[in-house]
Amino acid sequence: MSSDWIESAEVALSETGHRRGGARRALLELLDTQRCALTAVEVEDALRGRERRVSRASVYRILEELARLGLVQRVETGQAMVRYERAGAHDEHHHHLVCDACGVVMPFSDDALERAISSISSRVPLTVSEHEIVLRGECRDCAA
Amino acid sequence: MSSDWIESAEVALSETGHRRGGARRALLELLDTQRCALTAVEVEDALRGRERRVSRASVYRILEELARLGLVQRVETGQAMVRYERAGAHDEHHHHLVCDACGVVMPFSDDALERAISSISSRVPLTVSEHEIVLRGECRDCAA
DNA sequence: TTCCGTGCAAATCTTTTGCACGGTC
DNA sequence: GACCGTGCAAAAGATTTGCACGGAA
Repeated sequence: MSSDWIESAEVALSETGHRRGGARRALLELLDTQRCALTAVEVEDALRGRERRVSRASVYRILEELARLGLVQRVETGQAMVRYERAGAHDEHHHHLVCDACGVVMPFSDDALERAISSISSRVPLTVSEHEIVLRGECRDCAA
Repeated sequence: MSSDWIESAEVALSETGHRRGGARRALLELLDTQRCALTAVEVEDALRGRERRVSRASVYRILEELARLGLVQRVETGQAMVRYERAGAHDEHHHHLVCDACGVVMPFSDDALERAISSISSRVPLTVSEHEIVLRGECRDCAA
């Protein structure tokens, strides 16, 4: 059983001339279950234990291609590694909180923030296709 | 003649037990003149031609220390390299527009956006110390 | 049969670290 | 004189690329 997201990803892939492949399918199934962004290494580790081993090179290649097609979103959390997460429906759109102390990454979303971004997007000298927001600080566990 | 920023940086450095050094001074003078964020390599290149050659290792070490002291801000523009810029007074606070096609980075600022961020910061399970916002898209030159 | 998707290993690029020297305090 | 700041070279870590094979179309 594949979710709507996996299905639409398969359609988008086939429409852009891609053949099917086991590694990419495994990535789609993994990403579909994740709440928040993973690094390439985390993806590799998760797949090793879970569904099917996938080489790191393929993880990077597949994530890059999915990002190019807009199926996953790159997230830069200032931790020296790029993270990737499923690009979901509008109601799943979110941004990230990062704890500088322990590195934990949490999602958040805010309508007023999105309205401000949307308003700005129409006024800058750039055709804005995406935006990324990261708040950094110390999480409750680390502050305790 | 050193600007207010350079002067306050020197004070902060001396208060935290640092001695003076030619490389760091050259970086401060360079960063003070920049409008927007530079990568370590751009800093190195700018210094090579301009004031004084500084080794790349020192560029990284100095930028990292200045960032730790809050004198410069790290900026992640999704271009595989971290950028750094002078952390200025409140009225200089800004964020970044990045063109995915040519890589150009431009600053922008918006009060409504800052208010939204500030409001969010008080409601999330994190003591927020900084935030970073990047809008990506295609700049006018590339769209033309 | 053709060509893409994938694994493996090597390469590349950014950033960090070890060590020695010279300058600051 | 003690110790930090810096350059140089090597190391480390993340990501990309070259190449060959096996599977999808």
